[in-house]
Amino acid sequence: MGGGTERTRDADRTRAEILSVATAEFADRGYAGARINEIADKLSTTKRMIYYYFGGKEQLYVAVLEQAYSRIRGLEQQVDVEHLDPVEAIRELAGLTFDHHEAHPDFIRLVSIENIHRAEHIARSEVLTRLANPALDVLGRILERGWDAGVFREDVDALDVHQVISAFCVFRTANRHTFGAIFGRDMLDPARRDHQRRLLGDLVVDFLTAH
Amino acid sequence: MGGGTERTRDADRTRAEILSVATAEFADRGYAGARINEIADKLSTTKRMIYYYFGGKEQLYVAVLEQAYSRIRGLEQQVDVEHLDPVEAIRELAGLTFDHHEAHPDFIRLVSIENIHRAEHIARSEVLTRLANPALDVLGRILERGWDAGVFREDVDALDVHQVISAFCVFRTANRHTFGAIFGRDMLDPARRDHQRRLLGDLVVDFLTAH
DNA sequence: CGGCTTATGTACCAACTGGTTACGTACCAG
DNA sequence: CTGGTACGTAACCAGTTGGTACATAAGCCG
Repeated sequence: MGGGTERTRDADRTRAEILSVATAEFADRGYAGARINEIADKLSTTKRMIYYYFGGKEQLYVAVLEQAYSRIRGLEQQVDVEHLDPVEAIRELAGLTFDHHEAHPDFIRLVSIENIHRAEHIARSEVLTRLANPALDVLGRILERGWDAGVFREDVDALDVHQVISAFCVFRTANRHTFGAIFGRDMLDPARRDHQRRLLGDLVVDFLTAH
Repeated sequence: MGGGTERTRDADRTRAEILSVATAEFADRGYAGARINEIADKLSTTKRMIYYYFGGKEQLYVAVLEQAYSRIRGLEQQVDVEHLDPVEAIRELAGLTFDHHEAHPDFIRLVSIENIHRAEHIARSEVLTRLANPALDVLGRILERGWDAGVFREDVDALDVHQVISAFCVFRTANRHTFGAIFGRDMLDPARRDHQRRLLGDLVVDFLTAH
């Protein structure tokens, strides 16, 4: 804590600050590698508050995951593609998914980290195990429209397509460093962004419209 | 270490055992979460040998990565698709890549873990920074044959295609747990394997053959 | 104003961590 | 036989770890 002796009480602000610093630290170092003392050193309050508000390291981590997932879900809820024909709608949805993933590398890393831990922390969260999936709902409706119009293949479901889109978007961030080290190409290079975004759109559209 | 008092000297065997146990432990717990004492407890030799052969935790981890990558590269070298026409060859390559990834979950996890650490350990390895990429060479030749035959799109290169295939194959294992927890579907469910493998083949072929 | 609840600060704790040292045994090739 | 090396046991180390005990004080409200 900074040198001043002033102490102003604001529970919401303190709680939010802890969550924000912890999000960055867990995303950077992983759950096992992040250190409570280091998170505390970056706060304008003391380590004691971490235990006061969250109870312990694991509970803090779960709260970080809950907040990260809720934010991404909020973004997904703002997707507006209902007015487009199915082919353009799926291309637009893929593009927006691409944008959201690229804009939130911390979220991607947190998801990777939680997979290393086999999603056992997610399993402890009521919030996370009940999370709605707006993107999947939107995708399902697009597929139905495409099926009704006879333009989309019918041997895959919404979750298959979601998997394809997510795989591409997640991989760019989650595997960025090893891919770059081994192949000498940065998948997140801004100069390649448009090409990658178009590639994803074509990939999904060409796949879905093939019969 | 087991109760027996017999002691047979075999440096290669001891070294290999340490590597094997460490691979499992690092893949399971991550670099930061794995514990030298716990690795040692699982050996038929002593913690002292870890330092004797590898020098320290980080060097052990790098050796694990080197071995894991070398094994996968060995498999990739055995791919035989030159006799197939370009479309069938790319489909076959995608399928074999799918198989290799599925058969080596520890490798996938280790790559995810190393990405959390931003590939900084890979950067310290001469072996890994010089690793040949047989799968990429094979893929490049298939693409050239497809371009010569006028059947493949020309706005993507071998690394783009490799990215698409890897993204799908890696995602199944790397994100298995969160995907399963959130969507209730196990991407590695044996009952879905054929469907997923066919999906990948179609995805890549439909994309490459679209003009 | 003061009691009370709650937010906050400081110092301390037992256990753990990767690593080292001391001392020794014993295998095995030449 | 001998020296070098592989190996074992046990103890030790300084620093770190997540967490706790105790104290202080902000600020609301009667």
